[in-house]
Amino acid sequence: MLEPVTDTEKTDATAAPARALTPRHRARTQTVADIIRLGRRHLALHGAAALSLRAVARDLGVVSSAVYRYVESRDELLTLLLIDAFNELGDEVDAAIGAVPVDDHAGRFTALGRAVRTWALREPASYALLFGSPVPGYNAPAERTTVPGTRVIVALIGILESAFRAGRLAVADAVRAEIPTALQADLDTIRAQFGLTVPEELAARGVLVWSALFGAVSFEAFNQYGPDTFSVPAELFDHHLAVLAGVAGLQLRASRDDG
Amino acid sequence: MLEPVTDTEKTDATAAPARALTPRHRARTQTVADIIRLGRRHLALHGAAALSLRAVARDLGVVSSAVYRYVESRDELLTLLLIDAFNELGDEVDAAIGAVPVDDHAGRFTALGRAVRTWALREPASYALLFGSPVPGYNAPAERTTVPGTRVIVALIGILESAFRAGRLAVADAVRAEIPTALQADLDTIRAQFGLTVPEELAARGVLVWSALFGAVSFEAFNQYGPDTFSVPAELFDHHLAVLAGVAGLQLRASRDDG
DNA sequence: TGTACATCAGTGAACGCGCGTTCACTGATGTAC
DNA sequence: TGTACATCAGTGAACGCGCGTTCACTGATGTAC
Repeated sequence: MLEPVTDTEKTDATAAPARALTPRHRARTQTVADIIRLGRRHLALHGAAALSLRAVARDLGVVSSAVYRYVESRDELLTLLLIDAFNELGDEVDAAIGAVPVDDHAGRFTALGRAVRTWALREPASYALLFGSPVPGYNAPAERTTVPGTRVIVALIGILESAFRAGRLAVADAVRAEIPTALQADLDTIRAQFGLTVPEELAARGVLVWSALFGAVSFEAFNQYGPDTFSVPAELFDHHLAVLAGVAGLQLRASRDDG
Repeated sequence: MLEPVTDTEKTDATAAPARALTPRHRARTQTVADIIRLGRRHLALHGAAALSLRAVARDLGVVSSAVYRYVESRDELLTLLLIDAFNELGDEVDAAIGAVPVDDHAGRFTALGRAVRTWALREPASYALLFGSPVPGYNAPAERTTVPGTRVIVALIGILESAFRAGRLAVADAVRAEIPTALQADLDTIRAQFGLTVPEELAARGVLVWSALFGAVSFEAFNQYGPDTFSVPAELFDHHLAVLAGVAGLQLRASRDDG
């Protein structure tokens, strides 16, 4: 499925042949993995706009045209890197959430946020590819990137929805904001799409918390704070997460046990 | 001050000679302005990483080497564009704030947020240069970009501080979060630096609101929401702003008039 | 188990392209006397 | 007001570089009989 697609090939993930894999096939799989790995390294060193098939070929120890056996074009390589990065982030977020009890919704939210930040700071170039400036002239193919690209928000929605169903998600009336009609309709569409029972106000706040989380991570990953402003950025981030949990409507578990 | 700097030149903004400007001097000023304008156009069409002196020279109708009369290098051009964009954003934010009465702190906050969003959506490439992925291999010279680069946060701090002094900035005790020691020290440094009287908790929330605001704008400017998810994105954004005003501790003016 | 053919990985040369930057130069503009 | 010299804008050629992509090819691996 990672080869240049021809008419006679199946393109879905189930296309792997039933018979045992040949050495050649295994070598191909390995080479594709190497290309992605080297591509990510190149990304980290020179940025997405400078990502070059020739450079990857050099690192791979192969003539530049050979890479076309594995990757249709430069854009195809970008797509592979995009999907790979989305999935790595998604895996780490899922693992972090999974390590916290299901009923500790605030804890799961914190785990999600920290996992995003940790990954972003470890892989700033990949993070920039996913959440930074769009790469000029490149359009991600939605049919391949949408599922991996929505894993974090889907996980966040899952946490909030299950907190709501457990009666542990609520907004103080005093701070409730108006929701105009068009937004209301959009939120209803989303709620139907995901089978959500959270009311619109909470859904809207979920979107805010989502974008605010990535705003905080982006500011740190993209060096928007000066170099010396925050000596322990993790403390700032954790504070933000705590406030954002409240914004989302999550009731903290450790400090109070009513509810 | 925009020429390649030589040993004998002054480099500060006050270096303009007292005598009347010669036609040649006026032409030079005009050409520098044209270079910045064309550079921004190139930025919008092809992105920062692809910004090219040769392309600017072509648009200017001049041979590529001629541009070196005005700009020391490609990085210097990037710096000029960065400063120009920061100042345009800063001007528009200041104008938007200035159109709202000084004592309407929440209104000023909303005006600031909307101005940032409006500018970002109108100038997505410049926005990406300022707040998106770092340009690989380029380091902005802090001594020239810090002042224009901090205008928005300085404006935001001004609004929050004056709201606090007017007794209209407060956080409900129920949602107060802990502030660990290192963060506390950092916030105290900032407070001293800007002569702020707002307590640490509110200062920390100011930072959160700042990054959340840009997170919301970035999600929209960088197309993180799907193309059809929100039919009237401005409604979503305004809702976010309203919630964020509450997060910052601002009391709304329209709905309630208690002190 | 052996042979004939098909598939595939990788080579090396070539295409046309754009880039940043330097350099010696010409001719116009500005300045000092 | 006029002349001599200095400054400056812009030219055109050249440097060495990297890029994506195509193409005909060689030799190794896999498959059908």
